[in-house]
Amino acid sequence: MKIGELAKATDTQVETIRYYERIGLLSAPGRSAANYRIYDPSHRSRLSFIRHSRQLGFTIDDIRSLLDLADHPERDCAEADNITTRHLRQVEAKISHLTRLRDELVRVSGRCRGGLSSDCQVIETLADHGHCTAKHE
Amino acid sequence: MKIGELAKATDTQVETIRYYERIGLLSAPGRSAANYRIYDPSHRSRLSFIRHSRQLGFTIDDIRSLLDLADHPERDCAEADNITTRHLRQVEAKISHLTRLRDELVRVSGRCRGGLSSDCQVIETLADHGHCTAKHE
DNA sequence: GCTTGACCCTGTAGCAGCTACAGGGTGCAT
DNA sequence: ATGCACCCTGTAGCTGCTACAGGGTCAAGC
Repeated sequence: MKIGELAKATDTQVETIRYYERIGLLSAPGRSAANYRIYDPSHRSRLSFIRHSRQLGFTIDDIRSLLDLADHPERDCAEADNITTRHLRQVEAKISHLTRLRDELVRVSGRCRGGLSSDCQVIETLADHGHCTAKHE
Repeated sequence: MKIGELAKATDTQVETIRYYERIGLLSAPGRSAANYRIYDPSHRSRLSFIRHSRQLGFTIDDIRSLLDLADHPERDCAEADNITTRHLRQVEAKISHLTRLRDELVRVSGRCRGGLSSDCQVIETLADHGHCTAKHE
């Protein structure tokens, strides 16, 4: 299949596929006489794997390791679990950070009573960190 | 004060301060005879405002608008509230996205029973989107 | 008076993960 | 023959910094 078909089949942008090839995540396929990339089903499943992993938020580097494991069936599966668990911890950390952020934003935006920006409590709060309940970084 | 002192006072990196000046977020201060940047208290409070807003996750563009409002006390405060509310919605969307991600990751990593990567359910799941409970983008 | 070290300067390149051109070639239908 | 959709390469841009390289300045200590 040509790159556009692969793109449609995997819900990926054409440019993204070429990008994955450039960084060595997806192996270079054969070429047609007109120098068009021609992909086979193995490319398709590999790209699906990559896209799925990206949707789950894995980094490109993580995906490299995961693909490597998938290519070596004799290796220990624990490695895959390590990557997943580490990633899960990071996602959880992000959630808790954003939750604190959200609480602070609710507090800040609740202060707006309309009127002139000279009296704006939102702007006031941003100017003076002392108005905050919690520390946030 | 010199840039290093301002950096310490506002818990900002020196390079970040120069970056803010370069992108026009922080106005260029005067210079000493040796061409050193010399800041006054107004720069300090402006930078505090910026840093505080960044900690709350506002984009540089949002901060530009917020600073603009702070500079024009006769303008309507509603604009500041709009920016804050919009940002709050985005944070909430991010939280719910990450929460769905987390649930899926818990499900995926729970499948690992150790053993060879050829039997790895983690890798299996990544390869086949059909294993997922929910759709995730 | 000379060196050492901490600070300051400019300018540029890098990070992640794409995305968006510009400027060109190919293939098929009308 | 011409139009259009697709393909190619190469490079620059996005966000918000961060990290150099390669140089100047200044005060303290010997």
